[in-house]
Amino acid sequence: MKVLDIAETARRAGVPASTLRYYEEKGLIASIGRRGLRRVFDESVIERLALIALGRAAGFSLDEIAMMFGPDGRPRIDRRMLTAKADELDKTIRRLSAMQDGLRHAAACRAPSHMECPVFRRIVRAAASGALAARAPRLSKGPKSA
Amino acid sequence: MKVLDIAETARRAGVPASTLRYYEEKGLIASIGRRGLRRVFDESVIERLALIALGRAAGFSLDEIAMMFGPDGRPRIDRRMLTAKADELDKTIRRLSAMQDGLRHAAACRAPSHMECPVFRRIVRAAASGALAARAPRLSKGPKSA
DNA sequence: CTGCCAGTTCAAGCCGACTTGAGGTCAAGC
DNA sequence: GCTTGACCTCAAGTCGGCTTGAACTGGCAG
Repeated sequence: MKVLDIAETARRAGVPASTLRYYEEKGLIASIGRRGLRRVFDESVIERLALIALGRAAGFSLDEIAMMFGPDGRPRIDRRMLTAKADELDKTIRRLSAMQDGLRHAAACRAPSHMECPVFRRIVRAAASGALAARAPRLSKGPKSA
Repeated sequence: MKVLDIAETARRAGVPASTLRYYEEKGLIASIGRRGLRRVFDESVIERLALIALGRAAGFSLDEIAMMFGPDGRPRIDRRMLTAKADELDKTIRRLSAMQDGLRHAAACRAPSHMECPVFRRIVRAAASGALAARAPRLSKGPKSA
């Protein structure tokens, strides 16, 4: 049951210390105490942070992730929730695939201007109708691996 | 060359009038004049708004979209830009697909707790390593079709 | 002529996930 | 004992894409 200071925790989890303080404030993680002013974390916080990272990658908000831990602190992950998120991802993937096809066609298309390309015009119409509007992944900036 | 007031434009484009003012302020669209205080748009703004919606759906920022229109006002879409965005989408799709597989497995897994499931533990580790961290689609809320 | 109300401007607010900065504390090394 | 600097708190800022609210204008119906 090794204990970690915030710097070590940050290093091992690959997130800035400021993020750890923020997560603690939000109730996503907890320190096991203080040494003077300084937070002391149990090593198990690393796994917890990994779970949080996974949740984020799957597109869950921090609030949603917070609800996935029981008051006891152990993960209490609803399988239906996972399925629901998988279904949501499926929709997003289809949408992005459609966009991707459209973009590739437009990039390869020989029409003198894009608006003269029937395929391009078709996807423009689809976008205008809202069919391509997104709902999904508000994912963060980039790799945070230390 | 029909002219439209802002309400009609908003209705036909499926966006709120406030968005049209915002887009105008950003230089994404232009009104052809005023009738009193009131903006008057040319009908062609509808197609332009459709292009903007497409760009948004593809994951371009408003600033990026703005650069796709020449000073003359006609779309000047770089094919390499489209390809680049398609490649980016491809990466996102792969990432989301991996997540989706992981979620479905975790949902179906028979292990008593998720952390005892090898597959789940594997994707947790992947998330912790940053391998699943996103960079891509900060897309908006939902269908805006009027 | 007058009142209505859609339209206008400008500044400020919102959302989520953090980051940043100023100013304060305290454990450890010399 | 004193300095150092990692850590602390709390408030405010950031980013993008809009929305909202208050205060105002002016074309048109009656």
